[in-house]
Amino acid sequence: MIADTIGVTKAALFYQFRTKDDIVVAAAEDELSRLEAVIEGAEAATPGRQRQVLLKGMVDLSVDRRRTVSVILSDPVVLGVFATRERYHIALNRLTDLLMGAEAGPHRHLQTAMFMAALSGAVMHPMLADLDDDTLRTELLRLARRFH
Amino acid sequence: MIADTIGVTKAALFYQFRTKDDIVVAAAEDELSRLEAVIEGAEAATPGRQRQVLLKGMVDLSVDRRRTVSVILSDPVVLGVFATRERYHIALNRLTDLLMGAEAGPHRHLQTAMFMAALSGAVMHPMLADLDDDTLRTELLRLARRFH
Amino acid sequence: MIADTIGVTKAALFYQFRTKDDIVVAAAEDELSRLEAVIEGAEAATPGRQRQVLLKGMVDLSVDRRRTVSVILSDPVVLGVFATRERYHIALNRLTDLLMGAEAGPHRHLQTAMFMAALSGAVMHPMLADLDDDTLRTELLRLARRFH
Amino acid sequence: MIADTIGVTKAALFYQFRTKDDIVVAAAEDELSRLEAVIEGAEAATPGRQRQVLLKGMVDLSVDRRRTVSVILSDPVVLGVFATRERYHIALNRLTDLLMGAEAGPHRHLQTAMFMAALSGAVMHPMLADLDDDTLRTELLRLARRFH
DNA sequence: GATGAATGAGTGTTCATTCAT
DNA sequence: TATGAATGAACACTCATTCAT
Repeated sequence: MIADTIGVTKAALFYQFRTKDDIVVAAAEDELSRLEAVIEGAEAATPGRQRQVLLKGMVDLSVDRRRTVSVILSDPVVLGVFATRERYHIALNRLTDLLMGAEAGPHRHLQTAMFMAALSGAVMHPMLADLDDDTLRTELLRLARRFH
Repeated sequence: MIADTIGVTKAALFYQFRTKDDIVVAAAEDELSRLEAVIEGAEAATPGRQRQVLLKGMVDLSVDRRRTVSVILSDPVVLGVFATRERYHIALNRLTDLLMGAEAGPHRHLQTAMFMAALSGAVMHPMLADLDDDTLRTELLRLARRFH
Repeated sequence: MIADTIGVTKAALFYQFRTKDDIVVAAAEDELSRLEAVIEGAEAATPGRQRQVLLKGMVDLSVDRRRTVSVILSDPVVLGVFATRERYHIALNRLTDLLMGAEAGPHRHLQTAMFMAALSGAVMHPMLADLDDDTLRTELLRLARRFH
Repeated sequence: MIADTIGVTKAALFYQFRTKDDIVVAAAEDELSRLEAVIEGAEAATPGRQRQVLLKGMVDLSVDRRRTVSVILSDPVVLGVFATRERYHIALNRLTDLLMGAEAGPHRHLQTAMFMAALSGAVMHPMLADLDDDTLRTELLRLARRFH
């Protein structure tokens, strides 16, 4: 499917990637880069606006990359691979710092994990599939503000 | 895989279930019943305590049935099947009533969907896999209270 | 399929028939009885009309029982079973006598076999599937007269 | 069964053929080519000899390819597939032209269908299975001449 | 760097048959 | 006489992977 879609042979993919999981991880890392860009943007803002910028950036990202994000974030392979990669941990830490600030408790990642799960869960929910992008954006933002 | 795991032949499964989707749906409906029991319990409480009882019940359910719930709620087939079943819609409505009350806006299900996604996302997150059940319960409850 | 169609359980069929082939053979023998009735009718006619009566009877039978006959006559199991049954040989002999008369050569059954194959082949041919019964009857009769 | 018989893996077959029907059709088309060769040979003959050449060619083909032909011509899948292919219709038309000439009536294909059914029915008949090829050839030719 | 061919191990499903009740 | 449950063996088909060229 993947090979056909991008118009190369299966064997060519295996020459470049060794394993199918490698392909999936590469795709996931591509999305991770987008997330890192959002984080960077938020960190660059004035302290008072950082959280706001982050939330808006993540909501936009979730909606824009709807299909991809929800697939990746619900794929046990991806999640498992990420759990062992430093790059992901660093991003998660920066994310938590921006979201919760210094006062974050002992299980600070729990809240970040829930936030991301809530975002991806909302955009992939079948009952919400017919919602137009703008409404989704507004509603998500409204809810996102509850996380802190 | 399923047949081997529970130690029967493939053919025996197909005698009992006609289709693989039927098996998945049966498992999912079993969990749905548990959820309905939680909802019932909450509805039976005094108006002032309903929300509290519901949240505690759902957090407990999510943690107790961790593995199953996260699989079911992240499986596109299950989600798709449920999207067309009345029983699921009814449960979702009762859930939303309890969670948001009468004042829920036009996209009332969005918030319920996000809540459930957040719950299941948290319990299935690999970085939270080593958290003990009690801590998970407390933290989830703390966060769940933010949804309204 | 068979059990469902006639509204009994599979196990009930196997109590009555020991084997699936037995069911098929029973169905085939039912059609054989119809053929024997046609043969009897022809034998009862005056010598001059016997052939004519037989041809008409067989054409009618082939068209009336279109679906069944073509299935049976193209099923290797049925054909194989019949090849070893006396009842079938007797019917075939009477058929050949009526069709070819005494002058039939050493391979007298060849012509009968071809005749029956021609009949069933015509009614089961997909390109002839939309032909109305009456036209089929007339055309078949016209051609059947060539066999002698 | 097919894969085992020709000594390759099932997967290898599916690499080459996409679908089982494709395999069957390929085999059938191989036989169709043989038939087209016979038709060509007949069309190349002098007008007076065309019919004769065709009959002899078809009888020889039926006897030589006995097993294959009878399987193909009695398989509903093959027949159904052929009914929708132009190549088959063209062959059938040329065949009818040669067999019946210009005077063929409105249901010209009926006679061709019967002719082919008679041929294949005769060679696949179990009671004729022990007939030696030469006798079969002679007898078939004698009978084939009746079709016109 | 890429490809055609192949493969082992699966998947979902059907089918003829058996057997305890 | 009938049934519910089960089963071995097959079937059509997919998928991740390998390998010689």
